[in-house]
Amino acid sequence: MNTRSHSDNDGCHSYDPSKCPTVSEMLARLGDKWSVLVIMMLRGGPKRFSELKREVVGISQRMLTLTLRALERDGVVRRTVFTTVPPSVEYELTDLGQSFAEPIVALGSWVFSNHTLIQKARDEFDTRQQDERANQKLVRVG
Amino acid sequence: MNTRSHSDNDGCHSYDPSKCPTVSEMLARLGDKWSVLVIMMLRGGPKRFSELKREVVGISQRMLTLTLRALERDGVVRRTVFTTVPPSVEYELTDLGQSFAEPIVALGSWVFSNHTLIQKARDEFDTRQQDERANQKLVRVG
DNA sequence: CAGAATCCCCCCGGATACTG
DNA sequence: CAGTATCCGGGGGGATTCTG
Repeated sequence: MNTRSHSDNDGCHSYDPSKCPTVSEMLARLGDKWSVLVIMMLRGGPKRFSELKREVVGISQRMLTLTLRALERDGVVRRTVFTTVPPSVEYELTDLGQSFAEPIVALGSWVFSNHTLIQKARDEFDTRQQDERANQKLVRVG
Repeated sequence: MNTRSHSDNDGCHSYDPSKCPTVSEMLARLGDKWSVLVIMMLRGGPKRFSELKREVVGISQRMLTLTLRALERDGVVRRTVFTTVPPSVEYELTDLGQSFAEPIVALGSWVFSNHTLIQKARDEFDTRQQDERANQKLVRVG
């Protein structure tokens, strides 16, 4: 049962993520904010821990460690330890990771090339919201 | 300053998400687990709140509401209220949402078609981990 | 340098109850 | 039906300290 990683009766014959807890969970895991950013940074080739920490702005060393471990566990990142002094560790995308990087990059590219539209939509939504609240108050007072 | 939604000096000329907090944040927001699943479900056309709640298995009505609001704010989902009795509300992808659905589907499809490999990698990683821990204990005892 | 471990706070998100 | 409002526990994740 453990060998059959994906049960036949979990409603996942057709591609329906909502009925497929396995895929949903993996999507949530791999689609994680830090994971995406780390994958991005590793596209250019192997990088050391400290490099990643420097380049993935805002990540704590704790989260970087946890993220890399999870990615390693998922088989998309390979961890190589060099027993030098001081020690150094390299992280790189596996073949699986390389192929995974493609949709990730596609997603990132989309957001990048549409962030202006998104921001505009947000601004409009927020001001619209403001107006509605203002009207509400007028009604209550009136 | 508010009109210039994306500052020129935040290091985002080239596509480097790690130096681009705006894109990072949007990626984290839109790449959210529930958002991805909801987007998936809306690809087929407009759906009502209760339909979505039924189909996106495991989501609470609270999270569905919050997710839909956020997606609406980001401009990828349009909300239409029908003042019938009982009232009904329809959600559908905007043009922006339609184009966003493409990379999302690509991501989902990748995970779907690779979930077996991922699961295998996880199993191997876990058993490897187990072995290491076992050795550690032997060393301590020995 | 590359982590592991610990503490601790915040907020995500579920459960429940109430409205139009 | 499609929400909002409130309460609340668990865990995500930061800051700090300690090792090999």
